Amino acid sequence: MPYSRDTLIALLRRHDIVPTHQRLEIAHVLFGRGEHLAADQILTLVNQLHAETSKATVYNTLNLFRDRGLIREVIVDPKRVFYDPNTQPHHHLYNVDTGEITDIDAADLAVSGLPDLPPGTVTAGVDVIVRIRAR
Amino acid sequence: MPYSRDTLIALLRRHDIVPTHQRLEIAHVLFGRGEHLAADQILTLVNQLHAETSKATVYNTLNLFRDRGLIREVIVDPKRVFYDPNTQPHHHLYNVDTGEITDIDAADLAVSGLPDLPPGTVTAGVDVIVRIRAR
DNA sequence: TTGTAGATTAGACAAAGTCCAGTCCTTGAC
DNA sequence: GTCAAGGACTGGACTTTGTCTAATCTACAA
Repeated sequence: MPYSRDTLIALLRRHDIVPTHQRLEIAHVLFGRGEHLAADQILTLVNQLHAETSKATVYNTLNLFRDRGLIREVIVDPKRVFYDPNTQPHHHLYNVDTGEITDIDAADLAVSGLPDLPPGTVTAGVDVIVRIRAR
Repeated sequence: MPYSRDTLIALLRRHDIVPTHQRLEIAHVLFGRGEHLAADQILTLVNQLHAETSKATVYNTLNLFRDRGLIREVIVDPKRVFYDPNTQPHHHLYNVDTGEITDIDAADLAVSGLPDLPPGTVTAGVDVIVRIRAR
């Protein structure tokens, strides 16, 4: 278990986030599982033992974590955003039948031939999504 | 103007779609402009002269066109789906500040190192999204 | 102890999209 | 051209995801 309570507190502090109880619970779910989770799944998981975190806080916290670079949004399903605790450069395999999301290491997958960007713009990120389905 | 009424009728028929008035209007907006449009933009455009197409029909039709391979969904903005009349293999440049979407020809941009797929699955598509923002 | 800035909350709200049951239209047979 | 029938269209209710607001709570420095 790589994420003790103290590790999580340090992680939040390093990103200038006050480590409140709710934020630690949410971080615990995200980093403890290392999975791609949607907001409502996080809300459910966090309140599994004791209902102590509201929907608004889950959304506030996820947006905060994302703005501070702690987690990343994964936009593959028009119905909901998934949050990815892995902020290393990587891409995604998305099973459109099951909704399952798997990481693809950026070292394995290369993208070449990126176009010239319009003047005054810079790259914010390159996302590759490999959509797969049952044969 | 590459898409006359008859061309559009032929296009729909070729995809086994009965060419109704509403479907032709929607196809006209999509293929005539060649832009990436969201459902509510299409609804507005289609009803600009005469209000004769309902929201339900726009959604039904877009889903039908997508299922029949006439258009493609572009999932880059968690708020709404964009529809792309270009079904040739290509990728997208997405300006997160303006919401503007631009095509990148698949011949220019190459992806190498695709991972092995889980058994029993096949690739449904590879989407590359280059997110850009104002400097 | 207390003031205050920031965090949390319930619940109202908004927007995108789906569903339903009734009505209308297109087409193929004649 | 007429007509029947299956498919298409519609308004409006509904669902879901996410945001907002105003009130309350909490932690901590002084």
